[in-house]
Parts: sequence; C-alpha cells; structure tokens
Amino acid sequence: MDKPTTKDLAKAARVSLATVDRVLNGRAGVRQATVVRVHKAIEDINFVRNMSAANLARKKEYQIIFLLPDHDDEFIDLIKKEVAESGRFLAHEHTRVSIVRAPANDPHQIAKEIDKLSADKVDGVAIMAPETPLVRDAILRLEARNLPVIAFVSHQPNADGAYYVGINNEAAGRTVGQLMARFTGQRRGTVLVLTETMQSRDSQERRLGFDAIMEKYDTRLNVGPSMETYGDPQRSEEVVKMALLSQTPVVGIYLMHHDIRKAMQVIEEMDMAQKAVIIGHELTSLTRARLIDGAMDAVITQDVGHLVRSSIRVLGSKITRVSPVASQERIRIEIILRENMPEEKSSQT
Amino acid sequence: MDKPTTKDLAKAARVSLATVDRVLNGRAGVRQATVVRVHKAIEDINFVRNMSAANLARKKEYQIIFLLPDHDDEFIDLIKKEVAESGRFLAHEHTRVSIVRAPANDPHQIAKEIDKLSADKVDGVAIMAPETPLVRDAILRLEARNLPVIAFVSHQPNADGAYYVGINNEAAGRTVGQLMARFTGQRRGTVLVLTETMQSRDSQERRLGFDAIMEKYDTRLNVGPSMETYGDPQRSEEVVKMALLSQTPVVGIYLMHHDIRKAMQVIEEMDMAQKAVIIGHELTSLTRARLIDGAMDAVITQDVGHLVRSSIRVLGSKITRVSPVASQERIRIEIILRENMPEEKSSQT
DNA sequence: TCATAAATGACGTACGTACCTCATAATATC
DNA sequence: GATATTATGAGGTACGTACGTCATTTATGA
Repeated sequence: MDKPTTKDLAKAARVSLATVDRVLNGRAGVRQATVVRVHKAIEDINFVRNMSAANLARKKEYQIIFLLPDHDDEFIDLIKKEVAESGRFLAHEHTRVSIVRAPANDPHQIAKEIDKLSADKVDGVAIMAPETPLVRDAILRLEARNLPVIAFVSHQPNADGAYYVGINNEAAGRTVGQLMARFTGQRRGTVLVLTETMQSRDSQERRLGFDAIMEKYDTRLNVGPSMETYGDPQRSEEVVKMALLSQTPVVGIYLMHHDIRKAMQVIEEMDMAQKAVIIGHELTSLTRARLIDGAMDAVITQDVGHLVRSSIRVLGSKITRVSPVASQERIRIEIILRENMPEEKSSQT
Repeated sequence: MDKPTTKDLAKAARVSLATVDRVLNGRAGVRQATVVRVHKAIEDINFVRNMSAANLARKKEYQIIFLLPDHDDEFIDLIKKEVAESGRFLAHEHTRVSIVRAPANDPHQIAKEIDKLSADKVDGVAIMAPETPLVRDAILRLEARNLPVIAFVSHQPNADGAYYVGINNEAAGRTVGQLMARFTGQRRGTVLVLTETMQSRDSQERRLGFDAIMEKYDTRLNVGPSMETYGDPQRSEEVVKMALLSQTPVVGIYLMHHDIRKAMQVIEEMDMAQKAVIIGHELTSLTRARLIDGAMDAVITQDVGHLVRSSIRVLGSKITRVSPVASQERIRIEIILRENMPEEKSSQT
C-alpha cells in the first residue's frame, strides 16, 4: 500500500526490473506490447517514480541557461538576482543555472548565441528575446535537437513547443485600462501612452488590451498614440516634453515599458506626477520609490522570483518528462499600490 | 569542486563518517569541541546535506496536519482542494498531508483537537483558528513538545514560535481603503463595512487598515460602524437591509469576511450592486462570478495554492531544520479586478 | 596507574532508481 | 529446422545519507 516502487511495477507488469527500466527511460529493445503492458501497470498501481532517487542515481547535473538581454535596467537586474538566488537554492537539486546575454535588438546575435548553446552540454534554455523570424528559427533548431526551451517574459507564439512563462500582456493592458478609467474618476482629458518600441509584441498586446477598455470611456478620455523612445534618453526627454506640453489636459500616463527612468524624470520635472494618474509596469526599486512618494499610482507586475522558479520547474519537468503542477505555474498579473506593496527583498551575499 | 558530500565533510573536519553523522543528526556521544570542529568544516567547505538522499535513506514519511474550521464555505473548500492537490504532488517527497476539522467558534474543541494531535505521530501542524487564550496555550504545548507549528491564514501573534503564513491584514485593509477611495471617484456618501464578527483579530486588523486610509477622505466618505452577521443568514439579511435603507446614499460596501453569499444576495436584491463600489476578500467561484457580472468591483485575495504550499515548505524546513527560501514564502496581497482575474483552476479527479 | 566511561572509527545494510554486462528465452529469417 | 536477431531476465554497482553494531582509541577519576 505504500508508494509502489519499480519492483512493484515489475511485479505488476510481470516483467523484470530491467525491462521496467528500459520502458521508463525510453531505452530500446522492448516490444511494443510489453511497453503497453508496463504502462498499463503504471496506471493500475498508480506508480510514480521517485525523482529524488532517480536524480540521485543519475548523478546528473542539469544545466539550465537563461538567455537575457545584455542591457542592465532594473528589471533585468531583478531577474539576474532571482536567477542567482534560485541557483543557490537548486544547487542541491542537481540543477545548475547560468545566464547568457545577448543584445536585445540584434536578432542575428541572439540567434548566434542560441545556436552556440545547443553545442554545449545544456539541458534546458529559457529565452527572453523579442520575437523575430531569426530568433524563432533558432528556437526551432533547438527543439529539433530535443533541447527543451521556454519563452521567458517575452512570448514566442510562433515557436511551437516553446512554453511561455510570463503574463498575458493583453490582459495586463486591459487591467491598466480599467485602473486608468477608475483612477481618473470623472476627469476629462488626454491619456498618454509611452513605450520603448511598438515593434515588440509585448507592447502591441498591452496596447491592444488597454485600448479595448479605454474605448468604453472615449467620451471622457482621449487616448493618444503610442509614443516611442527607442531606449534613447535624449529622445525620451523630447518626446515626453512635447507630449505633455502640446496635449490638452493630461489626466493619465501609461508607461508601457518597464524602463521608465528618463520618462519619470521628465514627468516629475514638469510637475505632472500629481496631476495625472501614472501607471507603469514591473516593481523595481525605482517604481517602489515612485509608489511611495505618490508619483506613480499603480504598478502592474509579475513576481520575478516566481517567474524564474516557474521557468526552472517547467524546464525541469520537460527534461525529465514529468508533468508539472500546472496551477503553480500560472503567472499572475499583479496590481501593486502603495498599500499592498511587498517588502523589498533583502539582498543577500 | 562538486557538491561536497558527508565524506568530504568528514575529511575536512578530520573525523570519521560516523562522527559526522552523529553531529548532523544530533546524536549523543560527541565532544563539544568536535561538534564545533564539524560545524566549522561545514562552513568551510559549504556543505549542505542532500535532503533527497537523506529522506530516501530515512524512508521517513512526514505527516503534516492542517487544522481547519469545520464549516464549509467556499474559501475553506478552496483550501481543502489545494491541500488535496499538494498531497498528491508531495506523495513522492515523503510528505503526507491531511486535514483535521474543528468548530471555529469553540476554542475548547480546537484546543482539544490540537492536544489530540500531539499524541499521534505527527511531524508538523498548520493551524487556522481564531486567536484565543485556549488555542494559544494549546499551540504552546505543541511547541513544548518540539512539534513545529505554523499559524495558517489567521495570525497567532501570542504563540511565539508559530510562524505566520498569510497576508498582513492591516495592509489588506489599507489596500481596500485606497481602492474604495479611488473607485468611488468624487462621489459623496456612506461606506458600509460588513463582517462576520469583530471578535476575530483578522477583522480588527483589516478594519484598522481600512480606517487609516478612509480618514483621509472623511470630508467625502462617511464610514459606518462594522456590522456583524455572526455567520447567521437571517441576521445577515436584516442587518444589510437595514443599513442599505437607513443610511444616506451608500457609495461603497466593504465585505470584510470571505463568506459573503447572503450579503451579496441581499445587495443584489436591493439593486445596490451597480450603485455602490463593492469590495470583498478571497477569490472564490462566487466572487469570480460577481467580478465578471460587475456586481463586485474588486477582490483582495491571497493565492490559496501558494498559501498551502508555502505552509508545507515552511513546516518541512522546520522539521528538517533547514532554512527556507524566505522570499518565496512571502504571501502577497493580490488585487483582482475583472481584467486580471486568473483562470479558474480546472478541478482534477 | 589502572579500571572505567566516553568518544570515535570502521564497516555493513538500506532507501529507490539508473545503468551496465552477460546470459537466456522468444521470435524472425532463410 | 538451424541460425540470426531481438526481447527479456538476472545480477551487480553506484548515488548520498541514515542508522546500526562492534572494535578501538582517548579522556576521566580515584
């Protein structure tokens, strides 16, 4: 009645331990009929292999790679920190995680890094990169080599097998829309939308969701076009200044991209923070400070620690072909106000 | 350079494997000086014992108990479901979880159940019960027997060792207050506060936080006293009806307790749902439906799955004396609107 | 200094699985 | 039906730790 072991399985399937092993680990030399018999026995006695013991026996170190953009904004820093922490935590679970960087805006380079990986002894890859044909193809090449891949934070809808770990950006946009509508109360005016680039699928999806809600309020709120900064501080400043000056009363600003340093700086210089409802993405020390001092009104975020751990778990279960606990892997769209802001993680050495 | 094992530890401490074992497992017969030497070696070589292997060798089944209220509202159902699911998941990690029920309003009975537990072969207990002297003492008795205990969902601030797994209710109240203030826009009127009983510490804390925010808006919003239903449908109906009729325009309703079936029913019958901002706690199928149909405006919740798994992890690490990943254990105060509502978990057989 | 107790070492078995080798049984091929 | 091929069985060792027994060393005390 205790947990059935491989011995029990062997008995139940009326085969030897060796055959059970062959079936469980997909080794050759077993008749199809026997494979079926073993699988039936697995069902019958409700056998689940003890992965602790299996990993112990394998003595295998799983090598997991996070491929991240090579610029260092606060969000990426957070990810790096969480990856490092998870690494320490997982050291004793035969899993090693490391980070590889590639320029976010250079698909060639990203694809090159991805191709380089497959050569190494890597067991799973989490890729955070904008969706482009080059990257998609590189991912498909990885999958062709049976290397588990997941899309991390940035969805890769055209790379079939790549499970996506991240939030639904369209729903995130809708959430911001709803908050924007509610928080602006009865006020009339313009809502600005600012992002790094609309090339990115994430931005497109967020905008889509945002507009879906805002259009219900179009008698009161006038939503401007997406203004792009291209990650350039200089341009950021100009764009934001221009928008703030030229538009009719600005009652809301949606900062669609997580890197908002420059934008917030200009907004505060122009004393707009108190006048408009400002909502952005990702909880970093910068957005924390802005929530506390009231410059920002809400932040939509995803739990980066959860994101990283979930990725590792999903990759792990892909590697060992065990079905994960789906519910645990759902990444929630979190709404953070000053009042429900979680404490900042004490950084560890 | 690979993970150091007990053998490496023995070598580093210049003792035998047997002595390492004695130290690691707190067995007698080791001089203090030697214990210190081994601990120093642990630091030096950064040894962490492989719990998978350890548990495998122990062949020990950890028995974890969740002590829950014995009435079945939707929130409790959710917890039961998550405990069951975690149970399946943990079956192969030598951990067995089970549920014990006790009447929430009968401290004697609760204490009795707690005392009963300690006799059995239980390794850890998660207790969800209102804080009372009787319960607190029973918890302290458990701790005196070295049985790890955590306070689950309901804080037990006076039972020292009992780690609390749940949200900060005062912050949750503040969050509701902020949302209430924002969502009511410029409107003036009364805000009703409804709960089961103000005896419970959770309600007191939520109210405290709520008031802290609402008082900033006292020129516009008039917050009523806490109305108690005592879990009685009849009384619920009367209280809510009376309040809705007698008060000046009701612009907001804070449902402070998670069991809101009756209250929402009355509110909808009286056609108040659309007129007032309604905010409640815990995401259940009932509150989901109300968010979708617009009857409720926001729900403050804690991820029940996370709650349960976190409890199990914390208990597990208390049992095996390993420090947990603190950051993973922080329970967030989640704000759920219609737009960011996670999909309902598909129930499994 | 010797008897005695306490501390330590040496070694074996077990946990559940992986993986290897070799022998034997069942089946397919001509 | 003999032979080649494929399927299966039998058995061992290993992973890192727990735990038991027994022998041996070291410290303690009178």
